[in-house]
Order: sequence, then C-alpha cells, then structure tokens
Amino acid sequence: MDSIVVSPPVASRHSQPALDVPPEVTIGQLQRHVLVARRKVRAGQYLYRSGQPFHALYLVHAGFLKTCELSDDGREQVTGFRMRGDLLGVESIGLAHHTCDAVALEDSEIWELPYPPVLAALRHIPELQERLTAALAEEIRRDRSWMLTIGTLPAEQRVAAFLLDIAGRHARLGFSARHFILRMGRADIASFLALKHETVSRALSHLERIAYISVLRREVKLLDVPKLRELAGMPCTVQ
Amino acid sequence: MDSIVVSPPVASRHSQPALDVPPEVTIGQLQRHVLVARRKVRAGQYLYRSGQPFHALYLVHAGFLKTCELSDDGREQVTGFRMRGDLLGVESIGLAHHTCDAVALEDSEIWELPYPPVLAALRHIPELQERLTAALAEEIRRDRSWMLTIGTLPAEQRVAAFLLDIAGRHARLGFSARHFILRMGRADIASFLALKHETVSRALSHLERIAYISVLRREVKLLDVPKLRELAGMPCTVQ
DNA sequence: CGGATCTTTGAGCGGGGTCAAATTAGGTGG
DNA sequence: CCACCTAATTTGACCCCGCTCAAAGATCCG
Repeated sequence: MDSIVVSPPVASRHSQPALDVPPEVTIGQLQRHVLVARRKVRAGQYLYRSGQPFHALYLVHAGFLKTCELSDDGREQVTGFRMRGDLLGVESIGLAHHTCDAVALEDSEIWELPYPPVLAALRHIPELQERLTAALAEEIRRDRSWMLTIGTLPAEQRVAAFLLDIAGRHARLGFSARHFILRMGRADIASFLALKHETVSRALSHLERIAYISVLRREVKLLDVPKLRELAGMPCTVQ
Repeated sequence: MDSIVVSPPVASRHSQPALDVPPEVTIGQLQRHVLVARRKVRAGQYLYRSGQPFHALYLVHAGFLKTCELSDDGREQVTGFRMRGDLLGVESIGLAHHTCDAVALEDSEIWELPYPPVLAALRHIPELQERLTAALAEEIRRDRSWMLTIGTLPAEQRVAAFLLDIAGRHARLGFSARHFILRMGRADIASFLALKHETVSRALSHLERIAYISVLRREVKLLDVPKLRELAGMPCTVQ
C-alpha cells in the first residue's frame, strides 16, 4: 500500500473530483481530523497480533515491518512488507479482532489512528472515504499481482520481481533504487515468494554470478535493471 | 466476496452501529438508490477485460465467473471464482481502467451498478460506504488466505482446500455442500492453485482412491469432510 | 570469547512439471 | 440422430527444479 504517503498538508478541495486527486493527497490528512498516537515498535516486536482486538489503523512513519498470515495448524506465510507511508490493519476493517500479525523488522515509528475517530472523520469527509476505498482496492491489486508472480514464475524470476518491487518502493520514498539494504532475512523473502530460504539464497547467488546484481548478505545493488525486468516478466523498459 | 449477498430489503437504521450489521445487510441495498442494469453474459464471454474503462461494479445475480490477472508478457493467473452474491470490479476502484478480466464460466446474469451513481449513494449513506469498505477488507483477507494455502500446502492439500471452499460457498447459497458440479475446468482450478492441470487431475483421482471424495469429470461428492479438512490444514471439525 | 542466528553451498531426492497418448464428452452440421 | 471434430480429462513415463538434509562460514550479540 505504498501509494499512501504521509504528505505535507495540501489544500484540500472537497469540491474537486476525488478520483483525480493524486495519490499523495491521502490518508495523511487524517492526522488533522483524528488524534494520532505515535508509537515506537522495536525490531522483532509485534505491532499487532492475530486475535487481538482491532481498534486502530496504523500508518508506518519510519521503519520496516512484515505482515504474516497464520493458520490454525501453525503454518505461516509472509503476506507483505510495509514501509514508510504504508497503511496497516486495513484487512481487519469490519472485524472485532485482527486476523494477521504485523511484526517490526527494524525499530519503527508508527502512527496509530484509532478506528472510531477515523470512522467519524470518514463520514464527514467523503473524499477521505473515497481515498481509503481506493487504497483498499490498490491493496487487492497488489496482492493479485503477487499471486500472478508466484503462480506463473519460477524461483529466480520471483526473486528478481521481488528485488524490483523493493527497488521501486525505495525510489518512491526518495531513496536509491539501485542500491539498498534488505531489512528482512532470506527466510522472510522465501515465505513471501512461496519458496525455501536456501532457494532464495541460491537465486541471489546466481543473479550475482550472471552480473544482474551484486549481493553481500543484506546489501543489494542492481547492476542490470532492464535484464532483471525482462527476467521478472516486465518487458517495458520505460517505467 | 461471498459475504455480500443480495438480500431482501431490510429496514436501514443509519443510526445503528454499522459494524454490527450482519453481512446480509449490504450492497444489495444499492439497488434502491442506484439504477441497476441487468446484464446477461454467456459462457465464455467477458464481463469486462483488462484495459477497458471502469464505469461500474457488478453483482453476480446468477451464474459463475472467474477473474484473471494477466501480465504484459502473456502470463495468466486465475485469481478467483465468483458466484451469486459476489461483487466484481472492486479491484478497479480508483482507476480509470480495469486491470483484470472477468469471464463467465456459464451463462450468467449480472447486475451492473454504474459507478458514479454508486459513489453518490455512498456519500449519502455512510452505512453503505462502511459495508463496501468492509467488503473490500474481506476480499483482502480472502486473497491472503489463499496466499497462505498456496505458499504452505502441497498440491493435493491445496485441491482439498479448494473443494472445501467451493462446498462452503455452495452451502451459504443454500445448495448442497456435499455434492456439487464444478463450473470450471481442471486448467482453471490449476491456475488458481498455482499448479498444472495434470496435477489437479491426479490429486482428484487420488482423493477418490482414498475415498475422501468421489469425482466424475465435473461432478464432485465429498465423502469424508473431516478428513478433507484435516488434509487442508483446517483442524477444527466444527465450522 | 562463545553462542545463537543468518547465510551460503553441496549432495541427493522427490513432488510436481513436461511430454505424450488414450479416452471421453460435447458441440455442430449434415 | 449420427458422424465428425474439437476440447477436456485422465493416465503413464520421464525428468528437473526446488526441497531436504547437512555442514561450513559469517555476523552479531552478550
């Protein structure tokens, strides 16, 4: 959900057609209508856990988290990685309790948006409601896009797609798209891509051997983005 | 999105807490605020295609459809099967164009809900907006649940989970959960479960050999639901 | 310095994919 | 209604990608 970024206050025109508002004009506005609690979460700690009461949405202000789906019989699946500007907890809207875990992968700062006030703000500001709906729709598209990747690409190509996704999200936050530090371990990448951690490790090693990337533990450099894009099944060289 | 069912008109209490409204009190209400066009789609035809302008949501009134994600380089992934009561097109909210295909698997009747009127209705009836938001959240949970299944279960267990899902949705519509006709081919099941059609075929044959089901082409009977549930990683015998 | 965790790499195996063929169902036009 | 054609399904044989098991670094922590 990386289109929702915390933006500096923007003149809000409620009369202007909501769907044409650029994604930057978004949930960040909630801070002006809802009392936002700032919350620190240390690496390894849970922001929320499956089964806990749902009472707030969370906006990542700084740091890095993963969300995990878990089953009754103990299986676990990483469903996404969340960074600055991403909204967490939306999957629990309409429920009394959370249905997945959110775990900090590094020390993070989270803006907690208590849900009843959020609901009230949404009622008073239709544009905000529409932005939230659009954000949920985008989350669905993102999940489906990963279903496509996982359902149709072999291991190495999934890893390439993953690296490009992280790179793109870094770029949108103003960081380098070519050089970054992974905040998660091989096992988390593997779970997310429906692989095993050894396979991820081998794929990264191989991508390095063919000079598409350079990788040393968690430090990654993308050396040949067009080739990576081609590998990941994203033929367009532009964008 | 099977929690959204077309319900008989229910007295709407805008003052009552929206989150406690049972799922049956839902989007069906839109028909009283939006001019609904009834649309027939024959088996094999598209309800909408990726790239077409987005101008409506669609409620399945009768029939059966699949949604497909597709990539620039021609890969294709079935992302879901939709039946009576399911809402389609929500993934395109906030966009000018659809990003996936919806294809009828049998002759279907669809209620078309033009989006601008829907938007207007949502603005006037906060409860309806909240139901739509909750429906999107549920769609996210459904997708993530399948990610867990596909990411952590081997082929035969995925097929078991699939059969139980179809059975449960049939039951919610008042049909038999133990005996049903699949509306999709092996290839569509396979794509949805990130398998090959031969693997699905073999899994079904094996489930029949161990007497968990009986299957003849598209006719399926569930002979041992508890065992199937255990296989699919859903240990609770109740519900 | 010592222990826990993460990562890499190797060796070997097996589940699921690939390729192929047989069978059956369904649709269509004569 | 039947003959034919096309598409769907099943099953077999074989193979390979990714998993399993194992061990050896590397890094980080106390």
